[in-house]
Amino acid sequence: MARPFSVTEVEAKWQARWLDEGTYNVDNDDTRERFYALCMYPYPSGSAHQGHVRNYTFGDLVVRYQTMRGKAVLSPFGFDSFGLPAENAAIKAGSHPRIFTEDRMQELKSSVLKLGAVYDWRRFVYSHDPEYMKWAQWIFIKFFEAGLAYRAMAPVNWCPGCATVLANEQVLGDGTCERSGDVVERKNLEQWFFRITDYADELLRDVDGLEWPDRVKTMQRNWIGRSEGVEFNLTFASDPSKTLRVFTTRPDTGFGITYAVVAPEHPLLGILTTPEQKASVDKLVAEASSATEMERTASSDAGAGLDKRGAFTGSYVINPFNAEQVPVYVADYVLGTYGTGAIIAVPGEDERDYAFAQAHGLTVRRTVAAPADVEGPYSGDGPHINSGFLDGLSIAEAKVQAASFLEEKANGVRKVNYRLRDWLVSRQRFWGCPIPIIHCDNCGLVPVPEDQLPVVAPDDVVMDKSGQSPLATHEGFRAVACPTCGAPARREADTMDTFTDSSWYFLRYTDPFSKDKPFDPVEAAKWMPVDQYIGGIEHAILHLLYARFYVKALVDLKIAPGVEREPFKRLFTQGMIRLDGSKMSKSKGNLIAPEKYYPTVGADGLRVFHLFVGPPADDVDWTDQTEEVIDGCARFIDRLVRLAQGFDVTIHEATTPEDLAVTQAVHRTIARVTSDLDRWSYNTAVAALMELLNTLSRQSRSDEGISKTTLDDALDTMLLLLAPMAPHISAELWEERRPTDRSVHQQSWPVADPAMLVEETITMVIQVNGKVKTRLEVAPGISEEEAGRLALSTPEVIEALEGQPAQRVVARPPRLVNVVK
RNA sequence: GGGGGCGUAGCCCAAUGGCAGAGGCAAGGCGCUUAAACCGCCUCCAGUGUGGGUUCGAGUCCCACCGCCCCUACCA
Repeated sequence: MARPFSVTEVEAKWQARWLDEGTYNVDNDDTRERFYALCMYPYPSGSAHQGHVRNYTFGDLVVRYQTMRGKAVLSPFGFDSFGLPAENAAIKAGSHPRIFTEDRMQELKSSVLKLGAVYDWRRFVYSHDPEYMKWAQWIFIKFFEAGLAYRAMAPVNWCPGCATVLANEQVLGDGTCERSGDVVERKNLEQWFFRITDYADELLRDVDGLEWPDRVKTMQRNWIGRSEGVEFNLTFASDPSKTLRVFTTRPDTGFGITYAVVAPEHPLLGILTTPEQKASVDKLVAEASSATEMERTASSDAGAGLDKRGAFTGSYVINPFNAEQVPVYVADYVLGTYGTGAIIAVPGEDERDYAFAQAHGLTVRRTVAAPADVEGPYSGDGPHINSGFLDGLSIAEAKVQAASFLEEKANGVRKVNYRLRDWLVSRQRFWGCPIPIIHCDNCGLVPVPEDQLPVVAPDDVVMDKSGQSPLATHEGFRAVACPTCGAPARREADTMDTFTDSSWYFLRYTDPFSKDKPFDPVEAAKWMPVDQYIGGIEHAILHLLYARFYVKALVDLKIAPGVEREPFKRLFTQGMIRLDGSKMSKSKGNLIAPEKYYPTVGADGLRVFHLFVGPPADDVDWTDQTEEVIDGCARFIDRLVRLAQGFDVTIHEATTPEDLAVTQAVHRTIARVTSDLDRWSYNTAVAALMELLNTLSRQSRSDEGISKTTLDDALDTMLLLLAPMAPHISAELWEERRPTDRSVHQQSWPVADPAMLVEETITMVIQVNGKVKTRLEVAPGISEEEAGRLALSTPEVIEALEGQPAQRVVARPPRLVNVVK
């Protein structure tokens, strides 16, 4: 489309100026009120896609808007530059992941610059920068020394394609790897963990105080999964000296226990299993341990509907409530990693137990009276039955009694369990931050001394397809003298989960200049917490949870004393871009590259589109009409340009009532746009500016015209309001109009004059029974009585009342009166 | 199975319990033009997924259902 100005020239000019002048650099001794705006740490995936554009458009708007509001705004940028895609690509291409990664960092950085997004580039941080790695490793060592990092054998998810261990959350619902799509297997390996469960309670509690979308808060709570219950012993029927420890949240259903179940990996399984049952138990265990997530979930939808596979162990335990002997089963629906790895089964009240009981012909006994129409398990409330001393009690009452009973009789203890597990942080990969630990036969696990940090992976590695991490087999890297005793020792070959890098980068941004510490806690405390964090919903659980944990741990370890314990005060999650119903993403190959728009509609046009297309939190459907909408946004800019350049404008001398109306519209727009930007209603903010431009343009082109002052003031205000949205053209037009003045971006945000917001008369709607009958022009300050009186005196109301007195008059002056007949 | 979101004009979306239309796209007409594009002006188009409820008043709040989307999933 033909544009009335050179888009590429204007945009390049201003981008260069912001970069060269460091317009958005902010110093730590700045005395203005502080504001920390941050978009989530991006993985360098190459040139930006529309999701990035959307993200950085919102982020940049916040930065520029808050700057105009007089704040010292911290706007940093960096890259989450470690990670599997680079490593896989390097293996494929036979090159080094660094080369691949840095190319893509350049690309994404240049895309972001072309969008006109502004940052303090002096604070640039990237994960594979040795300076950053040094402190990442230093923090790891502090965690290790504090007992927050530990090693343990763990049944882990093994992806054969990636030849690495995956975190649970990297395994998709269908049991495949989120990266490679391979079917994930289970293996027992020694791994590094962070003790995030120490913070489970605080992580859960603090969710309440966050200004985050409710659904993200709910997701965090569900992920942590707190449940209160009782842990107690079941005595072996064959040997009263042996017990099986179980956990339940429903001790009140104890009289309904008809069997018990242990997980396939339960340590007592061996002694529980009788010789006659050994074959079938072994078979079940073998199936369960080789079972992939895929096989476990493939048979049906999920949850209680799954096949309840299991085997009788041959042993019995005694139900402490009624002294009955009940059989012990092994089944893979009981998890070894949760609770005690063993449960009581109450098929009358639990869906999963019920399904298992049905499948294995076990007794079902209700302990809570269920409504007549309930046939299967009933988990609702009701009086207890068949339950001895609990009969007649509600669930809540019975829980208390039963827990006390178990405390007395069965070594019971009230306990809180969490679904949250410790964070498995080791990865058998090359392209990550090496774990700074040395394995010494004499001294055990020895941290790498601080003066030898960072541990950097050697460059002379062979990136081949063997699946082995190049670090594991690199003798030059692994062979090292023990820092404590000097004996030959081995360096740890695992690297850290990249979620560790994104768990403290925002702290480094506050003070990336420190050479002798990860960041200055005083500077960090001044900037933190992040005032506005912006990112995708896909990070709603893990990244946010891990970062919250890191900050709490760093504060407790006195590395970040004085820093707020919650890092992200306000979170905004943007909607995703979808094409033909599915998410627009590189992996799906359905990208619409932003690059094609820069020479035509420009970054400004594309930004206005992303702001205008719909509520920022909603998904965007990229349809056949989208191109036309984008053109429409560029057209809006063009109309403004032509008006600013005086095209087709008629100027008159005196100030007329029409001029006043225009000025009032300008001030109403200031109020609207300001409140819209504050509440993330960017689509309506753009609409308000379009509306103002329509008003202004119509008046300027009309025969009577507009006064120069009115037009100038209106245009100046428009440019100020538009500056955070379309920063290039706003700056350019501002400069054309006020060449000696400071840039529009260094101006103060306009404030609406209250006098200009007052309307002389207001249209008051007169309703009868909620139906509009007529409208009156009234003074804004009209009283309730006066409004009601006026309404009752209108011919329309008199006619509608048909001579009857009004039953009621609801007056809401000055907007509305409703007469109830 | 659990949790959350969304259904308003041909389409994208506004309306913060008070006149259903702010803005845009598309369509049609007129003007400008040798002509077209651009540009300008004008017009057309819904009673808010369905059924109840609360209220003087419901697109908005509550309940149920229908449709679509997202997250989560054997956590005892």
